[in-house]
Amino acid sequence: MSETTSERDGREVYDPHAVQARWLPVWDRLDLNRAGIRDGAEKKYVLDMFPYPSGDLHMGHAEAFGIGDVVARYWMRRGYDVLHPMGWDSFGLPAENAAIKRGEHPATWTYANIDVQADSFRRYGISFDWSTRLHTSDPGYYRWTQWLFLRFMERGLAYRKKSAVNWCPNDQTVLANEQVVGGKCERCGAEVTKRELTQWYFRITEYADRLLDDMKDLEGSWPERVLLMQKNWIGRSTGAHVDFAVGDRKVTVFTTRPDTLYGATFFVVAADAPLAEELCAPEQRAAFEKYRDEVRKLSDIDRQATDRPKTGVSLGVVAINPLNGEELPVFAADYVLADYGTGAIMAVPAHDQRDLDFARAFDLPVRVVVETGGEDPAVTGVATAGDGVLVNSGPLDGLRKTEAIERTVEILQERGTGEGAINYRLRDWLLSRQRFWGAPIPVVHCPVDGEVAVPDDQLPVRLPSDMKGADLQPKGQSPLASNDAWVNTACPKCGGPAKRDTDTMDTFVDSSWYFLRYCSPSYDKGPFDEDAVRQWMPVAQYVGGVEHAILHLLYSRFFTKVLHDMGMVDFTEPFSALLNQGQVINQGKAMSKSLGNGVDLGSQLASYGVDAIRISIVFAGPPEDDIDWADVSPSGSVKWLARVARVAADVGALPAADARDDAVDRAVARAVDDVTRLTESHRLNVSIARLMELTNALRKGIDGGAPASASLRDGVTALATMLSCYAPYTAEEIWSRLGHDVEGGDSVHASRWPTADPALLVEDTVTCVVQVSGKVRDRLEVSPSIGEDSLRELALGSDAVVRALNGAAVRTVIVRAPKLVNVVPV
RNA sequence: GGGGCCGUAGCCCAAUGGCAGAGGCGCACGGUUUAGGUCCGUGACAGUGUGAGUUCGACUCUCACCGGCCCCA
Repeated sequence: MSETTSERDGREVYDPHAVQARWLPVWDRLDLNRAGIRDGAEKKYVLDMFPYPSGDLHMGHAEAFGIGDVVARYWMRRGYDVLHPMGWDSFGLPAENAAIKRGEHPATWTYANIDVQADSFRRYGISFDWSTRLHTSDPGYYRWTQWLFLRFMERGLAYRKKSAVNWCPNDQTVLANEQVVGGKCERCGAEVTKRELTQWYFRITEYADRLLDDMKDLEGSWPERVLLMQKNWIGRSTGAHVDFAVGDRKVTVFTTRPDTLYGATFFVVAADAPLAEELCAPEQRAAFEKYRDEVRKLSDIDRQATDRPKTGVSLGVVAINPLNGEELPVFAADYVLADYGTGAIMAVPAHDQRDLDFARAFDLPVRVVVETGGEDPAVTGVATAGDGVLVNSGPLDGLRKTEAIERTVEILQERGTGEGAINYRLRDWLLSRQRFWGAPIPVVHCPVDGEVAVPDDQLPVRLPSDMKGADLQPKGQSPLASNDAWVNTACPKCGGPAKRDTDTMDTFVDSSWYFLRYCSPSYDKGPFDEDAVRQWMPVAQYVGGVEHAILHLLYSRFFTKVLHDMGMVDFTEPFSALLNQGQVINQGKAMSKSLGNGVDLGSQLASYGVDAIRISIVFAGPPEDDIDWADVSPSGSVKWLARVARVAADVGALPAADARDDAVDRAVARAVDDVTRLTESHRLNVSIARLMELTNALRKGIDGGAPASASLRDGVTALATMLSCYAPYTAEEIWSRLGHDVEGGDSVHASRWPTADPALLVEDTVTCVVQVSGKVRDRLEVSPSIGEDSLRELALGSDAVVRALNGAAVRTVIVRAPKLVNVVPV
């Protein structure tokens, strides 16, 4: 009796755990997933978004990496030299919080979790090239993160400025715009407030146009919704800058509707913008400050809620409309945001809903300047934003919207009071964090020389190893600030006493270039070996969750473009194709502790085995769709894999012979042809269905009369190789049952993808459907090569058709040889 | 409010504009069996959310509505 089966009632039973125990050590020894060892083979880089080391793997990892593994293994089987690397995004807040709780250094928790995950990935049978393993928290990695920061600084792409920033009161750190979701901290869910702070930024806005325009290269190979989300995030809008005079000051606003300038009846400044304070008349100061303090308590989400009544306060000054010299009262209000555009707007209540709401609340005039055919906004309370003909607008009267916009810009330019302009929703990337567990910003602040970059040969600026537990407690500034020994240093320029920058970088900086490091993970002359990168990059297939649609993917694209401009890489987009897998949910909802609907991966694997879980995930539906675990039946997968094992065992036991069976050969060829196409196009659920069909066909071949062993052996061989991408253990098991010496290196994971004989894909006869008026009336068995004319004759001669026509004359006959004829009576 | 995606048997899902069903779960039945379990096999169940339109022909394309999800406000 084989060690992988047990006898029960005289029948073999498939034991997934025994199969795993048998092959895992053999694979460890054979080390089959190394990249760069197939001479002359075309290269393909398959990348999974690297994980954060939070505890052990969960269902989400099982899905994402399971899908990525199918893709990687498929290309390996197809003979490509595949790079399928692995590492950890190991800086970040949870490690720090755990360290505070446990009185440890964050590295302790981090690296312990990484080891647990690494072993789980290994047992989960993912085809990683483990020699690529990297951790962004290793000094050997963050040295180069710091190095890249300094290059950005040299190019003016990293800079420091003071402004109102997003502040998470819970995590005690600033956040990038991208990390504020619906007014809340993306990580902890706390309501984000604003703080005035001096922080480091990456000048991503300088790349806004290229990030937008280069998306055309990604169309078709990235999910459309991701491209759309990035497009919306960058938010390019064209319009004009218009200069208003307020007292002796010039205040510029951005508007997408310069054509409505004559409709401006008041002027609004964001209450929390420094500009509001500067413009405020002395007699209004008390009222303004009271209002501003109220506004500062509000979150952005409250401020932008559309159903909220509009509030504001007069600043006691007027702004002069540059076009008609009209005096517009200036208000401070909270519905204008300080960091969008210039923080000030011209308000055109007739044609902008928010302005109209404000005008009605404050009893301000509403002047229609575009006749859209809609009802009077002053009466209906509904602003008319559409196209129309300009009225009440002096020289613009009679023009349509587009012409009026052009003309207004011309007039403004002639007078020197404005110009055409493009505005972006995208803000510069705020990268400083007041936290410990991240790459220190490699800058020294010197009383003499100011901001001084740490010289390359002094990198990395290492994190101190002696800080733990309470030392890391958030205090509103980086924990590093309290470590005098670390902070105090010599200025690299003058040698005098100086202090290190105590902030660390956003962990998204670490993950914006890791895919490059994978090409040469231990390279020590730069962040990556440019030759290695030239060989592997760009990534042929990237696999990961849609939650990174904006953050990580936009940042990585930005980094790649900067590196391209630095001459370090010869491409401008890092990821040629992107696959967003769905989420694993349970009972219609995301798994969560509070709902108590979590599904533990470990216990699923213990109950059903690795392969059954992998199959269940892939078979549940299209990879992009969410999987509701309540709809999944892992025991069904076990049943199928056991059936596969039995089929293979039965075929392996057949006496060697040359007998062939045409039906089996055709079924195998069809399966190979379909599964190849389906796997390649990521239709993985349908691939599994075809493999199940093939299993059924092989079963039939075994049970029906005299089994044709040659055909069946070929079928099981093809099945094993195709299955190796999906269920690596079971595939190896049946491969071995066919007599392959796996221990000696003849593993299914070194086998080549089967090819289908085209002759076997052509059927002898096909069923031709004959319709009358679109209704099926007859079926004809015809040759696949039948001509249109003879098929028409055949169909018209059919008794069933004659009966259906019932003497009616024929108007047309649609012939789609060889599968369909549609007879249309008059 | 704007933009996008999705509604197919009891359930999950298939179907280059051409026979609504590939595969699985569940169910029923038959065979195997000491067994209602395993295994082998057979079968039933929907006319594609609703209503129009285009077409010889619509699950597929267009429009509206209903329901669900996502992004931006």
